[in-house]
Amino acid sequence: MPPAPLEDESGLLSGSGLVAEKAKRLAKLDDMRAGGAEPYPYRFDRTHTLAEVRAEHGSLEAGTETDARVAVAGRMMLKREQGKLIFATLRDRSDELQLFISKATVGDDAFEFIANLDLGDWVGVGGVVMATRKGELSVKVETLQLLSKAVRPLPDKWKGLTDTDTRYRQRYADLIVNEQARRNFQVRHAVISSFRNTLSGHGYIEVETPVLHVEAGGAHARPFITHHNTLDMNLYLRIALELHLKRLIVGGMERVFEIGRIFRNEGISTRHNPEFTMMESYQAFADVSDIIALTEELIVTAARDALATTVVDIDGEQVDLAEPWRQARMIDLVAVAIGVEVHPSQPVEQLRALAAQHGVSCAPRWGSGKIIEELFEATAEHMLVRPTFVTGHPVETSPLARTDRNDPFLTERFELFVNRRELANGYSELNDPVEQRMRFEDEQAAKDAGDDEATGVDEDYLRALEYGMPPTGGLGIGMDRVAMLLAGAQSIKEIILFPTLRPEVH
RNA sequence: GCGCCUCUAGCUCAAUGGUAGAGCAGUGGACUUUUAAUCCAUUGGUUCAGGGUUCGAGCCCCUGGGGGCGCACCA
Repeated sequence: MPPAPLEDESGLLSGSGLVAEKAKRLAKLDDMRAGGAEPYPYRFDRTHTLAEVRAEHGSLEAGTETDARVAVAGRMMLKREQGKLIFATLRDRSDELQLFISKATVGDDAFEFIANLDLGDWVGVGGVVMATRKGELSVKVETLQLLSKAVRPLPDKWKGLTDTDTRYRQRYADLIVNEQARRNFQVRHAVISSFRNTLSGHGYIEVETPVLHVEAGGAHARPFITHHNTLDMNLYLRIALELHLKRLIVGGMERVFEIGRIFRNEGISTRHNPEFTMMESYQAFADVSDIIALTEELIVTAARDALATTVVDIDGEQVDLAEPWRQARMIDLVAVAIGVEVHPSQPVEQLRALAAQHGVSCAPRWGSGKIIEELFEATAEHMLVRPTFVTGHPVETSPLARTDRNDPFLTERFELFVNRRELANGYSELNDPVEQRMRFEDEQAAKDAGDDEATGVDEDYLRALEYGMPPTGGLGIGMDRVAMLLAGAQSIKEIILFPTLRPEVH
């Protein structure tokens, strides 16, 4: 029995446009149910992914048919009707494969049903593997079952979505039609997986620490504030993982890492999303030099794992990440950039004058170290395209880092820059509770003076340090930015599945 | 927050201030080897919203909204 003609009570079914299109597809569902079929079955047993079919039969000669019976499932992306034959393109996560549907094989009713399917419908198929006369590997369909209906039409089958707003808001649609988006998130997964493997191989264990903090410390950023009802107190969403992980080093866990979401109440740009993913690791008995080596290993290994190459395109330049990465002190980079030696031991007036010469405006409370860092950002940072470890940050801007063993004004710290972007930050950890208290008090003073990104004194963290933290090297890596680098993404929104957007207006 | 750009059919895009169009998708038809199938026919519009100028506004002006880019912010 051919399906009964669709009724058109509202007049919608004769029209076009989204409303009519949805009405037509919903009517097909009603029609199926009226015929006793379930358009949303509970499960489907497949024997092969599409990639597995291709792997087993990819070399099949044109015009041959096997007796290999397979069950595959996926979304129907394209349909080419040719009289008593239909060719359809099926896609699952692994691959795409052609379906070959012959009226003579499936029978008149099933053929009519298949011809009535819409692009975007999920189907489960049973059939045999064959290759068409043109040599296209296909499944010759014997049975076909609708697994779920696409009531809403897919975007343009060839051009996909181009409007970035729609792509980010409707990431589900973006993933259906844009190969590049699917690839970006595979790269992201491979990077995170690779990091876990590398760290595990070095004896690190993965931990989870609180997202809700009483004190938002470990970085210099404005936090999000939330409220706990039962405790009747404000809490902060974490801006870093650092202070809890180092408590675990005090506890003797020796090597820990966490990959977690952190939240900073700052601007949104192609490089910033309010919530993003940070990997932080801490290793007892290590110092900054060990951590620099680890950073390089993590990222180079991730490139191999995600891309099967260490060569990446950075701003149009082919860069082999496997080549050793440059190291340079911040003060030396500034000196080269402005032609004048700088050091945080210099009087603040002198540095203030230099800053003015280079268009850097200084807040009154800034000391020499902070001004040098601002000078670095204004004059040197933009030149760091190839991977560069910038080292020796001033003590003033590094309240959790250990003082350089050879220079009391600098710290044993580095930031990794690639393509002008900061990707990682690490240091020999400050483990002297007395000195840490003084650094915190400096921060508190800045906070009291109106710096809303400064943190206060974390007494519990100081108590932990008083129990004794071994010498420790720590690292933080922005996972989104590593994923951007390896995926070649120009915006952080391209590697965050659901980036922060204003609510949609209707 | 500031500046520049942008918003037209479900999707991708056109349209000197003068009747809003095309391709894809959809609908009807032909076709047993297609590959973004092809061919014939055809439906589909609050031009982001609201004002204004004009005989006449998708287009010009103002206000508002979404988005993009840049700046600022982001140790």
